[in-house]
Amino acid sequence: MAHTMNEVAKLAKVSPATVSRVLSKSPYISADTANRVMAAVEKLNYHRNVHARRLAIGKSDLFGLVISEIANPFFAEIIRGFQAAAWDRGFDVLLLNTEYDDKRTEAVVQKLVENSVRGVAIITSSLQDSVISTLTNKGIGVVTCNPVPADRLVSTVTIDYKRGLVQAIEHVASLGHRRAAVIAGPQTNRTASTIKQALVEGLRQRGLDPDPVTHSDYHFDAGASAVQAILSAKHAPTVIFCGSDLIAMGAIIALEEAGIDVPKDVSILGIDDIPFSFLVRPALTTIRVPREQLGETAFAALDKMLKLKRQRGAEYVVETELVVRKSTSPERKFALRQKATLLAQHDVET
Amino acid sequence: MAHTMNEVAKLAKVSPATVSRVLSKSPYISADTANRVMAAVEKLNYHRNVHARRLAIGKSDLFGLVISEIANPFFAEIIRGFQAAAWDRGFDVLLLNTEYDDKRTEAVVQKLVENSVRGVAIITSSLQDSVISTLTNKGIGVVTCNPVPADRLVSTVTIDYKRGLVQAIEHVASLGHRRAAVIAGPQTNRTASTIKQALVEGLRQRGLDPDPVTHSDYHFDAGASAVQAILSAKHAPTVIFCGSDLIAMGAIIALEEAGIDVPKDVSILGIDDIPFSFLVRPALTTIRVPREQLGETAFAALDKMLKLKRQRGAEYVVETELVVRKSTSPERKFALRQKATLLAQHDVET
DNA sequence: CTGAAAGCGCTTACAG
DNA sequence: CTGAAAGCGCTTACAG
Repeated sequence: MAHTMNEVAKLAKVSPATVSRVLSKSPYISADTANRVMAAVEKLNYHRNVHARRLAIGKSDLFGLVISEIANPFFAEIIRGFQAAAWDRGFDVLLLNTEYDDKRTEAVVQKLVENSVRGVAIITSSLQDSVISTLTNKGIGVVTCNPVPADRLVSTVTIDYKRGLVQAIEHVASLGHRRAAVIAGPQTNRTASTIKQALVEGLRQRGLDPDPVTHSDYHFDAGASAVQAILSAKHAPTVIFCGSDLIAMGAIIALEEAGIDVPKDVSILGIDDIPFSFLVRPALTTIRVPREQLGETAFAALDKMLKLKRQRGAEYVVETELVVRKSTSPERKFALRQKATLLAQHDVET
Repeated sequence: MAHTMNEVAKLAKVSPATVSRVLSKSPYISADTANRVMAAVEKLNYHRNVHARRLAIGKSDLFGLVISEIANPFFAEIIRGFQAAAWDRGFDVLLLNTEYDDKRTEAVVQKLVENSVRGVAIITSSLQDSVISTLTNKGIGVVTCNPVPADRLVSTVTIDYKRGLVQAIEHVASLGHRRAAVIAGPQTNRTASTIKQALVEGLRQRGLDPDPVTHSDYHFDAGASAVQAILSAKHAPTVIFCGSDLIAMGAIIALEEAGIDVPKDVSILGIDDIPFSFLVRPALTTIRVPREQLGETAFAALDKMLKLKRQRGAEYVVETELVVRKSTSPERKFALRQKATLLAQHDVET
């Protein structure tokens, strides 16, 4: 169906080798020949077959990106950053998601190898660390967000939550809060544990020993039910640190439905700064994870490592940051409301 | 670096052809041979090179999916549905996003052809209808969400907004609203225009002639600023239909900041039911677009069409539906609040 | 600056 | 049930 290089060659009256050279922008091609070839290419609307190309080249122009859930907004900007960086350098991205399914996870590794990707960024802990050596043994570069030591063909890019957490604790302490609680992410999750520890320690050092410290999964409902435990505690906290924005939103809504005023009675902090979290009301103060930058850094790490003679990996870190958001104050709202009501009445009368 | 079929053949003491047959699950292979081959495959941890495979087969096992923005949550579930359907049938997905950039859009078409995808779903209007023939001329099946006539190798899957809009209008009318306004999506957008027209007509028929009818782009800020125009109108509306959930959220927040009580003073309706829209407070009533289903349907349409002898396309429609969400009533909130306050005081005293 | 030829790693009629 | 051989559409030393 589609045209081949041979047809282009015939039309341009050159050899296929020459067509290939023109298309690959090789130097040492006379302008005249190049023009003839390009004319033929355009006339036939010819496109090279990448499969043949990749086979001949011996390696592909593909990089893999492995995430867990495609529909999780946490990953959207990571994909975007990674992909943009790859495209910029003329590479394509093979996006693979495990959906936390074992069969799929296996298939993901297979696809990475089959497609002879040059490198892969693994931004999920649903791939065991053991697959790393499976990949590097085949010469595939790996960058992972898991805390493994850098090695030949292995780099890491991790998220440093400390900075954002410290800022958050300072912020809360300076606001005069005295009683804190924590709703951490799932107990089985490495990142969630790290964050929980850092939070508990940090708060303690500031004299804000958190209580209770509960767990939940990363989802909305869990945030809501964790709030129940907190509400029934002896001393109600005035601030609740949540392990993710979704947990925080669940908590906010559960609190409001219980008649607790957020942030007047209790303040809520999230983590992630997920898309649209700025739309949440009452406003959600959160710790921003620079996801697009994470994606870009992951690609840059791969690209750089693969160009090294020894292909030695390196360790990269992206920093988090507190984002303080304030709702309009109730007083101001009330004043505005009066005015609006007057206006509305006026409307009706005219 | 990676092993080849030849090495496997040697190890298993068979010909490469036999290895290929075993791996492709061809019948007519003795169990004994198959076992020897599989043992060799496992021993070497061998994976076929897909590029060689695709070249030999003459077609790829790839389907394209073209969207505009990877970070737009509207697309996340579409991707998910499409991808799941493709994986189920053993196909891979090449995800391409235009990001509304002309150069990228051009590159997208090129990549589709280069990769000799079997078919492509175009779920964005940033690709001109003219590229459809470019693709079908190369034997690539196309399914688009644009309202083009079905043809050889061309199917459509469109979103029927009518049903959801009619339900929404009924709902609003039955609630006794008398004055409506509309903040439609961008004037240049085909879908937005269709929706606007349907809304205006539908409301008129119900005696709810909307006024004003304004435009905005699909983003949050636009929703907020559009509200200004509405607030300064002579007769304030009691219900505002928004062209998307994001517009609606912008409107809600702008209204609240202006001291207008949503939904007491004015009700807001969105469209899309984007992820997490159920978390918005005050609760957002919206029209659900079945995005995951849209993705699945798009793939199924391609798959079916390509299996037809004549490869004639068909037209598919997915239906929208009103989703009514209610905030906790202010009265109930107040009652709960009293109770919580009492509890809190009790805490402090103990 | 250009061409003839080998080779990339598979698949699949064709023959047996 | 299995093998030898041709071919998929490119690229790239090698030679000129």
